[in-house]
Amino acid sequence: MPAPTADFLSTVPLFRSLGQAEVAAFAQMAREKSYPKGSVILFEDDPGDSLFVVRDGRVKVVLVAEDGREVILGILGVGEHFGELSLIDDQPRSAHVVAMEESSLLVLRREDFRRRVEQNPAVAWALLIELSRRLRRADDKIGSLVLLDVPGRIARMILDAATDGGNELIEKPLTHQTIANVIGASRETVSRAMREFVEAGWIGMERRRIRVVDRPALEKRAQQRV
Amino acid sequence: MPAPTADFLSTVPLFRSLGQAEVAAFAQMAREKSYPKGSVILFEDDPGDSLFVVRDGRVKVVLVAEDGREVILGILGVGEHFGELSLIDDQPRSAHVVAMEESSLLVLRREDFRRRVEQNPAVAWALLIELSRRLRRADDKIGSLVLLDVPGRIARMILDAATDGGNELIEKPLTHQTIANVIGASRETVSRAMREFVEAGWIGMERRRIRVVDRPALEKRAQQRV
DNA sequence: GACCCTCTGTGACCACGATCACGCCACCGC
DNA sequence: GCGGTGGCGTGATCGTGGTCACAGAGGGTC
Repeated sequence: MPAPTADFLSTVPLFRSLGQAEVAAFAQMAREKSYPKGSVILFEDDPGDSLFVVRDGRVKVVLVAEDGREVILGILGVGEHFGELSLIDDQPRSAHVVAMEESSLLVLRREDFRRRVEQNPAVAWALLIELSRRLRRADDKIGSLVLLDVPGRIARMILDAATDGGNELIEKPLTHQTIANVIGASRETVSRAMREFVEAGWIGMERRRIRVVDRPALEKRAQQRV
Repeated sequence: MPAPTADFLSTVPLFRSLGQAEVAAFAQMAREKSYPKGSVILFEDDPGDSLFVVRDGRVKVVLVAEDGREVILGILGVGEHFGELSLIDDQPRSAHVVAMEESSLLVLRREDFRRRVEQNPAVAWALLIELSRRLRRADDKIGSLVLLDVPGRIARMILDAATDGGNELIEKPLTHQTIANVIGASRETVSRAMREFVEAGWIGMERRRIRVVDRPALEKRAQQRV
């Protein structure tokens, strides 16, 4: 019977393609750490030498301006990971990461990780696929920011989050402020736009969770772009 | 004496870490193709099965909206490459690529490329580093779009382009329209903002090329962000 | 030289969305 | 019960920057 950490790791896409023994080796190297809600897990510009896997909770990757405004580059849930960029290119961390809830993370140190990657090309390939996915998303986001108005960006974000889970209900609650920081808008504008969506019957709200009701309408609204 | 194509490839970062023989193998597989100015090299959503290396000229990677507005995700010059995402994850192309000048490209087909990558982890590692670099840039761009005003984004873009070459003069000419499409603004606004920069003595224009005169001033202007 | 085509400068106008300033509700702990 | 806190709804105002509409400048070709 494998250790629970190994069990968990084998459900993570990055490690899924690996054999039992290999996963066990990673599990052995990992240390678990927990972070209270709101705590900063890592700071932009710090040198970085570890990779984190979210075991429990939720974290946000953010850029912060001098005046305090912030952009959320990503929200990562259970099974997602961050920090691999610094492991790969030895550059400082590119953003802050903050716990949105009480969270528990698995930490892998650079040398351990690199050694294993070099021995096992399957991990390198999985990493390439993961980075490709992120790059596509990032480019997509750039496109949205430039080509879409705020309601369009919200529609797109909702569809995005809804297809992540495959379902019509977005399980994780999101505040308007959070949505605003993700799409680059103000809290008030998000508030107004979402009310319109609800009134139009495109979405429904159930205790801070969004339910997609009229997917085609949302898709149309999000498709200023070809 | 190696073939000219191999000579060229060994100057490209992606292949730089490889031995002579290995580079020669890649050179052998590559086919050269040329594209007139303005021609579309590949279309978004097409299935993709090749990697391109710019041998001569310049291309732009663009997203296009229904109404014709476009965002330039990147401008690639000699030695830069594109199209690897589709090779890695088998997904359709994520953007259009258009020749900005008469350009000549080396084309590598998926199967050839993959086979070599699997045999040679150095290429995989170089690819990881390259994708990391792009991801950092993309996130940076998202930050600029949300946190900076138009002049700030222009300042940042100028600094970016200037450090690419390491120099103070940006060798390649850029039209205001192009800059506008890169930073997500209108041609007119770019025109006005750049005039201000010139009048403030921060930059100089020499036949459509930008010279950085007062780098600290530009950096300050580009640093709404911490 | 005349013509064209692309790029740039500039004014006028207008709208999307940020900001400010509230009041309200829900939920929590005491 | 009561206060505190965090999130939400909504009006009013204002500014950045987009759009429209030109005129002018610079290079290319005949």
